[in-house]
Amino acid sequence: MAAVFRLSLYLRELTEFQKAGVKTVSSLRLSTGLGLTDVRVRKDLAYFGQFGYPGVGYRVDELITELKRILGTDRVWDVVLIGCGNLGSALAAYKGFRRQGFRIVGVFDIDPKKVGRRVGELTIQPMEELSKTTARTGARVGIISVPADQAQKVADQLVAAGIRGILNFACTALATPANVVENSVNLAIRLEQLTFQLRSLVQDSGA
Amino acid sequence: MAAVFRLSLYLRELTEFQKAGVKTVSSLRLSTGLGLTDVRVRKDLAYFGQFGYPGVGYRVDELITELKRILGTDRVWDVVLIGCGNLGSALAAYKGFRRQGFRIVGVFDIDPKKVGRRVGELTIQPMEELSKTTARTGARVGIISVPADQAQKVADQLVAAGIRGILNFACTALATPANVVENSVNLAIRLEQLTFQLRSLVQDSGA
DNA sequence: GGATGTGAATGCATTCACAGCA
DNA sequence: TGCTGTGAATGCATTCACATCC
Repeated sequence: MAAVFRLSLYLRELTEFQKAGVKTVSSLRLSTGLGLTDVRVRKDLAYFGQFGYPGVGYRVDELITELKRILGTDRVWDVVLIGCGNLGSALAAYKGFRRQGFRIVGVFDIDPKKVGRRVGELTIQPMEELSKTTARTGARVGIISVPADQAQKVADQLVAAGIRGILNFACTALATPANVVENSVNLAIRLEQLTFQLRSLVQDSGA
Repeated sequence: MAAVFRLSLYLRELTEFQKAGVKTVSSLRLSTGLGLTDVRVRKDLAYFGQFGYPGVGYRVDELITELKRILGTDRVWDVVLIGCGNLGSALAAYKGFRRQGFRIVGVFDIDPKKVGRRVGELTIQPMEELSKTTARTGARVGIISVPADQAQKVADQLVAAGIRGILNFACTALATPANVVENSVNLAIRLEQLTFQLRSLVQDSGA
């Protein structure tokens, strides 16, 4: 559902309001900073329950709690990360994950030369230890940041190790069982979408 | 439009076919590996023109050329990158961009300690040199990988320097003029969407 | 009055069914 | 027969208009 994505946006915005000491917000106030309409905010929220108070708005603390519960971030999720190249190492160190309740509990690489090296507070493990680590930690989420030609194999290994949600940074589509959730972040494609829009905007080609 | 995103997928898949020496593909064959339907492929392509041959399919080389033209990747786009933390450095070194026709021609950071350090083949420049570099190179695309609280300021500087397309990795919404295209990649949100779906899938919370 | 929540109407994307061409 | 291209039908998301409650 499309609303779920926006729920995350609302949560961010609400956290800002909370920091600023704001106690209640109207749908209008919540929407403007995000470039949305007030109706859309209300429709999105109403879909999941009745959180607002007519004439008053939404209580910030309360709504944050509800949204976290809906999004599943009212608890800490343990995450394993496969592939410690430039991007993988950056993701392992990314503080934004921790801030939203995701804790990376294991980093892995197929390259023996990388095994044993430290990435942040963790030591790179060989792929053979994947199942052991997921079993020990109970991790259910995995991040793939390996080259495209290895991604499917890694995905299979993750699924075999009990991972049920995969965030994929490899530039390829993954085949996964129905009980596994996959979400791809394709960086080059994002730039292509940008240039598509730019073509109809920019006249001078800079040549 | 939603089809544009899939055009990029088709282009990837077609490139694979091309490597394998395949000369023509049907919409069905093009769709299966991507988990789509044949009708969707045909509708998407037909929206931009008549590229197929009834009874035959699509000529791989020809369609690749057309898609690149549509997406604007039939030429090289020069890109500047702002923010050389972990993520920024990884993006600067990311080979996938180069492969799709994006060339990073300048990397910048606000931190004086980072200025002068090398990232791949480039040297980190101070923000003051942004306009000069965009003017010299004709770059029209910028990547923002700075902390959220600095993102808007950087976006303003990019726009002032003539950048017309922004790929934003900061965890915040940007306000940009109408003649500037913005595209946000929010990593933490992607994980949140994953956990939302996982909640209705995973019963044992691993506790 | 000020705000939420929601049925009705609109618009967009996808799927279905099939005409038409090689 | 095999495959593309496309009008018609469906389904989903968004917007509009308004009933309702503090």
